[in-house]
Formats: sequence, C-alpha cells, structure tokens
Amino acid sequence: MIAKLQIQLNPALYLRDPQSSDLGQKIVQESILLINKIGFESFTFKKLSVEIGSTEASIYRYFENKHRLLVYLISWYWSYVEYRITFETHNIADPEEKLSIAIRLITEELKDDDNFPGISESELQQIVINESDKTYLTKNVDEINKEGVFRGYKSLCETIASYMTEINPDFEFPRSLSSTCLEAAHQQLFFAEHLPRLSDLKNGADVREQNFQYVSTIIFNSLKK
Amino acid sequence: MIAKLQIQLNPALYLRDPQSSDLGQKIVQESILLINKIGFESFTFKKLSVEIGSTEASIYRYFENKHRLLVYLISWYWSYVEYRITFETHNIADPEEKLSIAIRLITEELKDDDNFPGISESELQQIVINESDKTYLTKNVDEINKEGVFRGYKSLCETIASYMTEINPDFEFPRSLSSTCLEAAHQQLFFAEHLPRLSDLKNGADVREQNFQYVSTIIFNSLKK
DNA sequence: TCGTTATGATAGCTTTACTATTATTTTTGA
DNA sequence: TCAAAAATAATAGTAAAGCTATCATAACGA
Repeated sequence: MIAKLQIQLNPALYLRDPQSSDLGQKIVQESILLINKIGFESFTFKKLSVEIGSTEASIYRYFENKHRLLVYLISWYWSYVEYRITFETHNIADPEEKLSIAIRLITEELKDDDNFPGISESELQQIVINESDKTYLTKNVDEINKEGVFRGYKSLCETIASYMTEINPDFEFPRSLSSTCLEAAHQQLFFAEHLPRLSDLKNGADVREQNFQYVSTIIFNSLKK
Repeated sequence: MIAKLQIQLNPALYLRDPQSSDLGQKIVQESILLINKIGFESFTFKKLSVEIGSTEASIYRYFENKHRLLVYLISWYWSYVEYRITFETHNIADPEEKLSIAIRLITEELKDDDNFPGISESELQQIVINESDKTYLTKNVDEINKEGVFRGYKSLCETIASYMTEINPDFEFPRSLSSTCLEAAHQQLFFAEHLPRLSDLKNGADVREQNFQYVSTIIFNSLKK
C-alpha cells in the first residue's frame, strides 16, 4: 500500500490538528511515552515541552489543556480499534464470528502498526488501561460530550452492540453489555497486575488469552436465549 | 439500639482518625458535599477549610493529601455496603438469594442511614459513581495498595465472588465477574446520565431497577452451567 | 517580496499543594 | 483544680502547575 492511512478525528478534539505538522506529531508521539512514564497526574505541558525541545506555549496552540490531549489520544485509540474491527470482520457474515473477532481485538495485545508511524499503539494501549476512564470522569463531561469528543468510543460500543443484537434480538442490554465489556477488558488487566485479588486472571505471558476467555464467557453466556 | 455503630477502617487510610474528633467528622462530612459539588479535580483542602471554618494545615493533620481523603471516603462506602450485605443476608442459606440481595444493595439508591450520623450515604454514593475509579487509577497504586487501603473493596468483591462459587463451583471467573459488576453497577448509572449511547438504561425514576435487572442478568446468565 | 502563519523566547499571574512556625485553645489526668 | 499535653488556628512561605500575553524570528505561499 502506497497511500498513507490516517484516522480522521473530530476537530473539536484539538485546537490545531496535530497530524498536520512536525511539532504536532511530536507532541502526540512524546506525550504517549511521557504519560506512560510518569502517569497522567504528574504529566505537564512544561515537562513535555522539555522532552520535545519546544515550549509550553507552543503545545497550548494544539491542545487546550492536558485533559483534552488525553481525550484526543484515547479517541484516536478507539477509532483505531474500530478500524481494525471493520477491517478484520470484512466479508464475514456470521455475527458470532464477528463478535469473537471484536473481542479478540479489544483484549489482545496490540503491536505497533506500520500504517500509522509516529504512534505507538502498544504504548497507547497502556494509557487506555491506566488512564482512559479519566477522559469522562470529570465534572465537565456533559459540556465536552456536546462537542462530540466521545463519538469514537460510542461508535465502537454500538458496533459491538449491533453484533450482539444480530445474535440475539431479544437481549435487552446490548449497549450496556458492550460498554461494560470494553471497560472490563482493560480493567481486568489493570487488576491482574496491581490488585490481583479483584481478578481471576493471572498476570503472565497468557494474561491476554485469559482475558479473552473471560470476556467471551460473559458475553456469550449473557446472550444465550 | 443505643450503642452506636462505627465502621472500623484501616488506620493506614488516615494520619489522625477523623471519627475521633469534631473537626475530623466535619472534614469528612463537608468533603463529601464539596467533592460532589465541584468535582474531585477542583476540590482542594483550601476550599474545604473555608467551608468548615478551619485551616488547610489542620486538615493536613488528618489526611496526607486529597487523594488519601478520597480513598478514605470510598473505602468507608464499600465497608458500609459489605456491612449491609452481611446484615441483610444473615440467616439466609440459599446462595442465589444471597447474591440477589447483594446485587440489590450495590445497585439500589442508598438512603441516609441514621446509624451513621454525619455521613450522607446518598451523597457518598454519588462520589462512588463519579470518582471512585480515581482511587486506584494512579501511578502509586502498588505503593498504597501495600498499605492495605483497598482491603474493604477486595473483601466485598470476594464476598460476592464466594456466593457465585457456591452457586456454580465450576465457574472460572468469580472474582473477575464480581469486580466487573461492582464497577459496572456505578458505571452504567454514569453512562445513563451523561453518555446515554453507552447504555440501555434510561435515566429516570426506575433507572436503579433497570440497573438491578441488567446486573442480575449478566451475573446469573454467566453462572449458568 | 510581502504578508501570513507557525514557532520560540520570555515573562508574568493565579492557584495548588504543600511545610513550617508560633500562638492560642481545649482536653485530660494527677 | 491546675499544669502539662494535645489539638487547632493564624500566618507565612515555597515550588510547581496551569495557564495567558507579548514580541521576535523563521518558514512558507502567492
């Protein structure tokens, strides 16, 4: 493939499109690494500016504040996952198989994707595990939601819910089950690593496979007629 | 009942026991209201001190920082819920009934409990919905976990998991299902209110009942042999 | 080449998140 | 009941966070 792929995101997510310039791409790239390294609470635009050899003021021209940057990153991630699901389920008719592919994609460990250079999908997945809930657990959630910044996540949630409805049209809670499992998929990995008594997954080489089994179990059992 | 009940919490949760003094109780009481009012991010000890007519320095003698105070509040809540479950399931043998009572208690709207004056359980439940994940989604989770500050939550999770195991000893993921549902129980309420496309629950008078139905459905379906 | 746009350099402001010191109450227990 | 101890209040101060503003310069496009 010669043409480059690009995830198109809602412009409300940024002040200036970070994909449109060198500095913008650097901001995204390095912020992923820095947030992973020191955690979102300790992360500041000042520290990031030092890291990329720029200034605070320059970063503020791309993102209103660090929370918006986080929302951008997480949004990019979910859009990427949905693109992968669309791609991998193409030409597949059986809804159970489609759902299974989707579960695989939300539970497996992502590898860095050459189609999107400059973004480390594996590092980004770590941010989703550790920080993603902070995008919406904020007092101004309604305000930013109106701007459409959560569209990517909602869309993914509905895609998965639609497979569930295909499998069992009588199931009353497809969206809820979908969002619960999207959340659980990273929550259980977090628990397995940090609060193991909250999970049956055993941290180790096959923790992702256990997670796939767990999420599959509750989804397919819940959908049984 | 004449003797007062008191939830005994791990002393690692505080510097000085807030239940032991007037000021301490005021700190807890008013912090619940203030966090609900302005959100945890905007909440500061300075603002709280103004609210209770005291000083920042005095509050710092009770809690190391605002995060620790949040952990304390959430921990109190889960211990309270477990006390309620223990109480309500007393003398009941049937594990399905016990589990159902537990689900009811984690999904129903709490009313202020006269046994614990000075703490508004209903306001506190709102904090659990909006802020509880922030207790563990922090870079120093391993460090504070070693101090045992999450014991209350783990204990509750295991209690519920034990009912699941009684119902179906072959079920492989009782703890995971338990933590997933504890999280989902408040997450779905949050979604219903703020991000309705992520949930099938319809915000309104009976949203708690819908939530009970939802959580019951996935739990009991998942446990089916 | 001129004007626009992006970036960098620098400064400055308010608030947060503390810590320290000293004075004043309040408690308690001998 | 009084003195010592403990808790609180009052005050001050510091480094960093979370911005905003201004101006100079570089690059870029028409």
